[in-house]
Amino acid sequence: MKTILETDQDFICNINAPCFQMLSPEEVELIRAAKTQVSFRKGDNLTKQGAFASYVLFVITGLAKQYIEGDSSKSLNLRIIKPGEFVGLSAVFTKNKFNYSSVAITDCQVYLIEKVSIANIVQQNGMFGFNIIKRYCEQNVNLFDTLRNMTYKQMNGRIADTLLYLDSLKNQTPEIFQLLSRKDIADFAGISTESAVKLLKSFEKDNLIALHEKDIQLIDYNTLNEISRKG
Amino acid sequence: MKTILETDQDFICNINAPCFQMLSPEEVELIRAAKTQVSFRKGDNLTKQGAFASYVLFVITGLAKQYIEGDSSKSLNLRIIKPGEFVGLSAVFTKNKFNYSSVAITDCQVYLIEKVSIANIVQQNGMFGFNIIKRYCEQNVNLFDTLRNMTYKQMNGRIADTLLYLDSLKNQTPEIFQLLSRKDIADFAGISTESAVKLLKSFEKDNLIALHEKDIQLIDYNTLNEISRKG
DNA sequence: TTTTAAATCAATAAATAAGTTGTTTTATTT
DNA sequence: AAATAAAACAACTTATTTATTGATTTAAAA
Repeated sequence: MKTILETDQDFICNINAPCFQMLSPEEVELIRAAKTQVSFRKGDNLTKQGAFASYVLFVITGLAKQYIEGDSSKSLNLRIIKPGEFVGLSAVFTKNKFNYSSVAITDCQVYLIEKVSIANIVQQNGMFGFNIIKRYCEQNVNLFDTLRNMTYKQMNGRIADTLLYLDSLKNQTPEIFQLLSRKDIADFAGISTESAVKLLKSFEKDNLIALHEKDIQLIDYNTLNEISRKG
Repeated sequence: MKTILETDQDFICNINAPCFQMLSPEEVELIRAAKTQVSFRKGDNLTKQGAFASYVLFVITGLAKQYIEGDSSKSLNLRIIKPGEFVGLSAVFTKNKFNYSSVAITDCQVYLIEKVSIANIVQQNGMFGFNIIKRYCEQNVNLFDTLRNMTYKQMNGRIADTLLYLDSLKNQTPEIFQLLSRKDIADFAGISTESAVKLLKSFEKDNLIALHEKDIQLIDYNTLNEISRKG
């Protein structure tokens, strides 16, 4: 039986993510010592809203869904987490609790990295910090969009927005719609499942989209964008 | 609107668990400051095998299932976690990772308590420490039983053992069997789902148990105990 | 080697969950 | 107060998961 030793090179290649490429060998070593790899099965929670957060998650493979939990069984989906993305960045710098839940929608390989290490490296490596901040901002922009959606738009605009968002993931993840239920889509739009079903049918009748089993193909991007903008 | 302030008394009563009753007011305050309450929905993971553990969980209400994950989708169920029980105690004293997963089988209210606080209190309050150790030992005994089961017993003995264990929870949780699938039961016994189904039917024919929908009633405890002992 | 134990495979039945549709109720806006 | 938007409800269909059974293969023990 061959013993497998993970070299720095392996580690970097393994995670071939731009943000890790800019680390010095010592910094890579630091991360490597502070990280552990965990297999999440489809359906497992990566983070739980309200739980203490002592680490940041970095998704290597697989997809997850980030959401905030309300009363009883209500959820609002925020985004799809893709390989190469971090989860729980805010835990590093501010709160020591996760402020959202996330769940694997396919099996996932994930690095958990202790937050002190991330914080240390950010302090000594400007480019790494820059990258982290950039990601953090992107997530924030998305969050504001969602907030605007929820506050000002009504059903049609929200579902159009959701469809455009999910469709934008199709390059990287063509099967994205197969992984989501109507309830998931409704929870992205912040509307009831029944309303989501009805709107999808109505969009189909208006030739804005085409429904094939679970897959959804966008046809009339212009109109969808307009509906999304107008609300 | 009335502001609700949680007093020490509320906190203690709320968790009416023997082990917290022996704390001094200062210690209660320490725990209270270091804890957060989280609602887990049925199906949510309380702990994930391999993830960093910075806190201990204390189940207030609801039930969960503790299990170890193997390759692909194989699991071995270890125990049912009941209200008043801790999860992740080993994280406090030794490893800084959870060595098992657990998942809510009903909605759960859980306190997460930062492990440094638990460690501090154990050091200054002997009775509390004693209690924690006792719980830890109980879990360990259970673990050895499971190991013995897996190593020496065969199907009949294992499923008899599983049935006796689950039946012992019926006082506190009469609906326990309704909450478990055949796969769950099989995963407690460490056998295939199909074998579990066949054995249950065969036990029923031999008048050892009675199957009503999902519920299982033990009839012949003597024989079941014997089967469990003999293996 | 033979026997036994138990997993795996395959096919089907039963139960549960997801999706769909029309109607009614409840907010919200005008 | 009337009109509109969207949730909630109810009834139903379809899909998926879970449970069951018998047959076959694999592994372990005698």
